[in-house]
Amino acid sequence: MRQIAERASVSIGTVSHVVNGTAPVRPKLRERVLEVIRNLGFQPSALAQGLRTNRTRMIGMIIPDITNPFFPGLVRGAEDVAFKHSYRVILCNTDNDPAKESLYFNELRSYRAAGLLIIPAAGSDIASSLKPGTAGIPPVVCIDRRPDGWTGDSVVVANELGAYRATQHLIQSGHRHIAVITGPSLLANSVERLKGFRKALKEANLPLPAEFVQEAVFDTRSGFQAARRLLRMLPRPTAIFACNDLMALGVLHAIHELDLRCPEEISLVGFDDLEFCEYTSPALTSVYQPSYQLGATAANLLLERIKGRKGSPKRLVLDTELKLRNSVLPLEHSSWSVSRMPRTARKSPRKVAAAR
Amino acid sequence: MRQIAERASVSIGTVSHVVNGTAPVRPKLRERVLEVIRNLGFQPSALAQGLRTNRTRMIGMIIPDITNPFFPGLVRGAEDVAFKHSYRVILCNTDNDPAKESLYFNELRSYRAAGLLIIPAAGSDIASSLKPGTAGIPPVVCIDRRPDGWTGDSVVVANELGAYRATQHLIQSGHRHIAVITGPSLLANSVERLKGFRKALKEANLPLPAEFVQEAVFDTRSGFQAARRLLRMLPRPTAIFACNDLMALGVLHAIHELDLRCPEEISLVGFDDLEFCEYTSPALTSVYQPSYQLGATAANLLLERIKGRKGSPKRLVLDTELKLRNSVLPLEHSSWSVSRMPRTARKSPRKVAAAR
DNA sequence: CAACGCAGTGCGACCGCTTCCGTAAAACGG
DNA sequence: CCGTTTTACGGAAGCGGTCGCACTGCGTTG
Repeated sequence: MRQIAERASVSIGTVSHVVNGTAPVRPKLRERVLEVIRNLGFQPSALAQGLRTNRTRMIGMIIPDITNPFFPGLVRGAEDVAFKHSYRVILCNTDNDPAKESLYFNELRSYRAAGLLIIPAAGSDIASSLKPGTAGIPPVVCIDRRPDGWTGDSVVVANELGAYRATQHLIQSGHRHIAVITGPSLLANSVERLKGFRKALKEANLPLPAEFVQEAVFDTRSGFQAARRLLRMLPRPTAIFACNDLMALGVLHAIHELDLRCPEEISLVGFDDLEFCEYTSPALTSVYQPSYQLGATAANLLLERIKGRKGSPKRLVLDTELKLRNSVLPLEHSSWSVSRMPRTARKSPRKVAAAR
Repeated sequence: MRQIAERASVSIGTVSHVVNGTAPVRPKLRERVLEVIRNLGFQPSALAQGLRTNRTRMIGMIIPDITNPFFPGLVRGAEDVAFKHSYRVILCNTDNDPAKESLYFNELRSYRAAGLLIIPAAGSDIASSLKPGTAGIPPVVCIDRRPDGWTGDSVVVANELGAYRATQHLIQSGHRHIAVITGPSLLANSVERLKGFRKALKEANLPLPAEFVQEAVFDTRSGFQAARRLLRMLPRPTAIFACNDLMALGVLHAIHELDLRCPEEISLVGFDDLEFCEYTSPALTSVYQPSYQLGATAANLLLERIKGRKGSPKRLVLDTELKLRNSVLPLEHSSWSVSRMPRTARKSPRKVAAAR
């Protein structure tokens, strides 16, 4: 910058003003400075700017694992919004490890990130990190999961309602022996989905044997194992609700392995509505989560805070939507014929999927 | 920092020394300083450090789109390696837009990123940005695609060989009418795959009608459309090689839509071996790319450069592997019986998949 | 015993930029 | 034409660290 100032025979401050337009500069001078800048390929140091102004245009985003197909869309939503406001996103994977999470948290603090977007790890303790009103903590908004004791902004999904409706669909299709594969019990959204599942069963006066509730860890492998346990039970459940699609994939795998047929012998509904749901065999009925919106709204919320909004925290809840495909079989002895899907609809189910 | 120095009655420089261990400090003093730091929750400003030392621990990563399932694994590989060396990754999506790419490039330069990991956009011009030996350009390594005129470090995949082997597999299965759906023709890896495909056909003296080469843009939708065109031709190809799995998914969709059967009426092989390949119907035969390794080795290469390795650029090429599943049908009239898959193998194809 | 070396510490310049303040020149009003 | 306001610019003080250098004791050495 000094170099530029010298070559253009102006002061260093003036250069700053022409770059940022923070003060009027005579056109002639301005042009001279601009010319020199073009020649030298000057790129202002965001570090120095950040240091001086004590604010940066970086947003830290802490997520469990970008490799889990649920997250990329969410990240993208956040990044797109951030980008539009010329903020940049720095991405951190915690592997659901609270230690790694708080490490990243401090790291981002040291970069003086303008704000933080966090999908808390299972058993996260970031709520406590924020507690003592420590100075110099940037605004934070939690996404998808709300850790214990978190009182700040958050945007989540109506997990309980989504699971409730999914289970209801199973019941309305005539199923009476319905099992569930849940996620880790420390994860709020996992707990909520189970709650919704239980609620639907209870309302329909259906029993839920303890062994029909299998806990897994939200990945394909553990879903596969849980399904194996379930499918060997007698009586076997006629339907399974998997609390996310990755586990549902594992269930599908287990069904094939045991030479069962889906949906003829066992119905299945997942949660997340990942893209591959349309292409599995059979196409997977699943609860759609607006993951892109989740990220985008969270980013918007954060930007508001960054720009100085005070006031009580917002707790946004986004709605889900059950996407009907081919993995649920309406049972003939159903007493719910009213709400049963007509047979013709099952014959060209692609249209349902395509309508998404 | 000044605050700490005061409370511990030492100089500001000494605080720096105990934090970084850059000079011996008497245990008693050190402990006193550490105590104060713990109380105040001090977090050194990475900005100030970066400014003073002129180096940061950030690595910029520029990719087309995290939403494309090929990339998360790659990003993860890079991030894991970076993390181990206490570098952090800033993620940027270009949407294959060269303008956005160079915008991000400059942005990252202004953050004084220690190095850059770039998956060039189609038609990328970053090679030219690096040309004039402009000062203050951090080390860069290109991943997955090598833009025109790029002479720096890079790590890519043996696209041509992978496509060649995939096509060979189709030919050995008895197919004579094989079509291909390629990616954008400006993308190096897309071109290479087509080249491998052509090579295999030529070696087997098989004709390739011009209309059997359909260009799409590496996503499901365009793959679907290309497949539709292909499947309506007469004579219809008996096999399709899709240059990536997303497009293969589109092909599967088109096959179902036209009430054809895969693999009985039309065989299919993809490229990438994304995770969903095992779960589509039928399970998709695909060319595995070591995406995690791609990211990890690129990060290692970059770190070497950051740590000062001089010398000529490395051009690493990682190998692919054809994963056999159920989307390819051996034709009975095959004259390649030697290399044909035995029927029994087709009956329990899950084992092939499981062996992955 | 004087000279010397070295571990331990304080001091202050500086990294590149923003921004406040002061001032000279220009514009303005009477 | 002169005083006053406005405008455009230069000067310089930091932002929060790092690091070279100077200084101070104290143990070693000739």
